[in-house]
Amino acid sequence: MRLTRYFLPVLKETPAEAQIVSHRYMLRAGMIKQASAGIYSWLPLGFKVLKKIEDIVHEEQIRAGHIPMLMPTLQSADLWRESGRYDDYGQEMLRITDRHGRDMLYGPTNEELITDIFRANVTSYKDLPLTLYHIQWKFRDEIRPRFGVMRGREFYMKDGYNFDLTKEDALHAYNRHLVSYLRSYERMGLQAIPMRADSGPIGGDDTHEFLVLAETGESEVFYDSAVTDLTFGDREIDYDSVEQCQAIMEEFTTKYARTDETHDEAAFNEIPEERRRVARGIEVGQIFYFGTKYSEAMGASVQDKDGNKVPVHMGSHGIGVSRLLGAIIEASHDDKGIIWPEGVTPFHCGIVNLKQGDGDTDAACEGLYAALTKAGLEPLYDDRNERAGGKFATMDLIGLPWRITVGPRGLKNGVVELTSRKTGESVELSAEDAVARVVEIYAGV
RNA sequence: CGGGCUAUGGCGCAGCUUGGUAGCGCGUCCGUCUGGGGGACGGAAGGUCGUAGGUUCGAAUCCUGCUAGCCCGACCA
Repeated sequence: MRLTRYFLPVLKETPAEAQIVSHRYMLRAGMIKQASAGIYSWLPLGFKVLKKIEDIVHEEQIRAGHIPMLMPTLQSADLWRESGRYDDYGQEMLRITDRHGRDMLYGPTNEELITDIFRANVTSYKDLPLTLYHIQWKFRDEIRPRFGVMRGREFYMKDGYNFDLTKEDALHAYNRHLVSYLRSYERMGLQAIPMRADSGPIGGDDTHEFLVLAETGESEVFYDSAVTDLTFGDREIDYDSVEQCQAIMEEFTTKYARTDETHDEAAFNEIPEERRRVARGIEVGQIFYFGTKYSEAMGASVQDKDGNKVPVHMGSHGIGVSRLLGAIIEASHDDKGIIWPEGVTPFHCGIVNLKQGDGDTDAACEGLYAALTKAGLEPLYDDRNERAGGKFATMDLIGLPWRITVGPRGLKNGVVELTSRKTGESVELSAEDAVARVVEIYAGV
């Protein structure tokens, strides 16, 4: 993309409404614009990152054997009366009346809808196990939205639901989700620690929240510092293997890591003192096993081998897709702007032309642009007639991980400059080598 | 929902106390000079001062209602 043809309304000054760094940078980098309290338009740059995150979530869910679908944002209140949650949810649920006077609601979650689909179409144990998920906009009418997309009222979320014949099968589904979530976050450049949590209004027995450590986190967290040494890496995983998923779940959840809701001071104090950590975290996902709570209330059952009608065991699992943008920025930025991890960056590489209109530099930039594009990468070429300072400041703000700087001075010696946004380190090399280097970097992402 | 605050051009702000017909910086547009970290000079466009009403010869400014937004708390992914 050429910057002169793109829509990137960056701001030099910080809008007054933004308090935390991710919100400030998202506004300044032209990623979002507030439409009303807690509701945002996603401008092209923000939309691009949102889609990258969504793509990773989809890929990892499909890899784990889960099936994508899409349910509506507006739901009938009747289903929620059936589950008993229409009254439980309170003011946080946005209630709407249609022209016929029917009670509707903008869904804050989808347990009722998915259970309705399930019970209408699944009747036999042979159809199990089944895990369906979707990524859709949700709405929770927060009393006080704040922190930009981190705590908006409208938010984009992956939510999935597993249906299993037995508790054992359902726990395997739970473990699959834990593993697939670990992989997803790691691809986004995040360390999200699974912590034993409280099940809240969804209810249930087992639940883990995934938290990204950040000073601006909403939750106080207590953990054994050994958990931050764990990484999933590129290990092979067979999602059909109950033992393997179980082993990974245990590996990542045995060491002490809890939010303040479930914190146990005595257990915490058993950790060697030098490994005890108290910090803050941003919740970016949660998985639940809740047994037959919804299936019993809503009649979601199947016939087992003996012809008996039994309620299915269920779980649900969510990833806050839109919230993740905020979390990633909170975890990865400096005083100049965002630093995107390579897995979610809106463009792979920036190209800065230091002397727009100069025949040689223009030609060199065009060459780089064409070569990177041909290699399957998406460069952002700053071809504006701006001075160097302005171009650098924009690139730093929007946080592309790599920048190729092209100027007459370097070209005289046959080199361009490749700079890491994260470390600030630059190397001079030929244009061909710069392209090769960037291609190599992204080959592993 | 309790407490506090704000609303003036795309963004950040001043002007309000003491009413007299709106200003600054950034950004935008045009031109010239520039050209490796938000450059300089010259010109220009852009505002029913959130909204409704009141006081007054006259309201951005004083008074009242309403709306929207922000902060702290409680709540929440």
